Amino acid sequence: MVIPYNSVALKVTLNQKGWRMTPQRQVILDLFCNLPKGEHLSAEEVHQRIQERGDKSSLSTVYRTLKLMAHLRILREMDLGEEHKNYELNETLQDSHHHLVCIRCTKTIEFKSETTRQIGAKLAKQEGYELLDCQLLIHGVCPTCRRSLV
Amino acid sequence: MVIPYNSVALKVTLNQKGWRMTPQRQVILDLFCNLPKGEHLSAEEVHQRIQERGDKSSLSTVYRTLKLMAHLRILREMDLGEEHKNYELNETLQDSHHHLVCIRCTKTIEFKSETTRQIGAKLAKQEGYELLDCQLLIHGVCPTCRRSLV
DNA sequence: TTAAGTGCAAAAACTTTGCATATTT
DNA sequence: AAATATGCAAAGTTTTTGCACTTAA
Repeated sequence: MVIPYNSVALKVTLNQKGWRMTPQRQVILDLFCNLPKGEHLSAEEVHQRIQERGDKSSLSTVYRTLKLMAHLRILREMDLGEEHKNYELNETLQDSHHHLVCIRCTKTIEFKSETTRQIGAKLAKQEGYELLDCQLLIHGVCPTCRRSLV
Repeated sequence: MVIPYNSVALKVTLNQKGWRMTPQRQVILDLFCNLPKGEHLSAEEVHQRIQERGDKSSLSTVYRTLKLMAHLRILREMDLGEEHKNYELNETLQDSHHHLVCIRCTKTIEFKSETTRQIGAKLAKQEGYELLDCQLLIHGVCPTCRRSLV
């Protein structure tokens, strides 16, 4: 398992394009690098956790940083049917995973699928697209919610 | 190709659950039934088109109706990375399609994939989920945008 | 030194809600 | 007649932006 970014790598990436390394950007990267596998955070949650750690960054800066890091492909932006976007550290295409989400309780299961990646790669090639990300999102009703529906 | 709903079927579905058929709901269904394949609309766009047709429905009602019809699985709710949700007529799982989206210009290509559906079905079964929908979302950069990036 | 980043508050975009009125069953 | 739906305006969420101040390179 490769951690794609540390703060040195982030600085290099930023500086190459004329952006600057800041404590806020470093904290946000660090937060995601230490996030348990399977968790993803919204902007609001990132902001909260920064406060909890005793670090500082305004909510505006969090939004700006998440957007920037998603553009740089350091983070992966996802919409799992909640009202806000979620972010997680971007893995390489081969390592990336997909989501099975319960529409009632939003319980989410992650899974990998090499076949899915291949489908994405083939289609992108066929259409002349440069492939960046491939997300399979499955909606269903989880066992618990099925039972409670009678 | 099966059109899953007409206004008679909609009325039956609604009445079964204690909801009522209204002109507004009928108009919205009709709009989606006549939407060219590959198009999906946001709430705002639905509202606009209703005005253009000379029909009437407030934006609130549009939001309420889209939500209801998505719950009833008459419409399919999607997030393609834009700021709002999009809706299209829900197809059966076997007929449903997926999206390849350019992150620069949002140009979207639809495609079918039986293999993807099978992956979804297998995983749902394995986890005890009732399968409702299966969306493969591929992000990339389209040929035109690749060229313009130099 | 100077170009870029931050924080704050204000605004924008999208969506939901309360309530009086209108409509469906 | 009774319960549900609508329209409007007001409020709620999430996200973006303008601007003065601060900081990285």
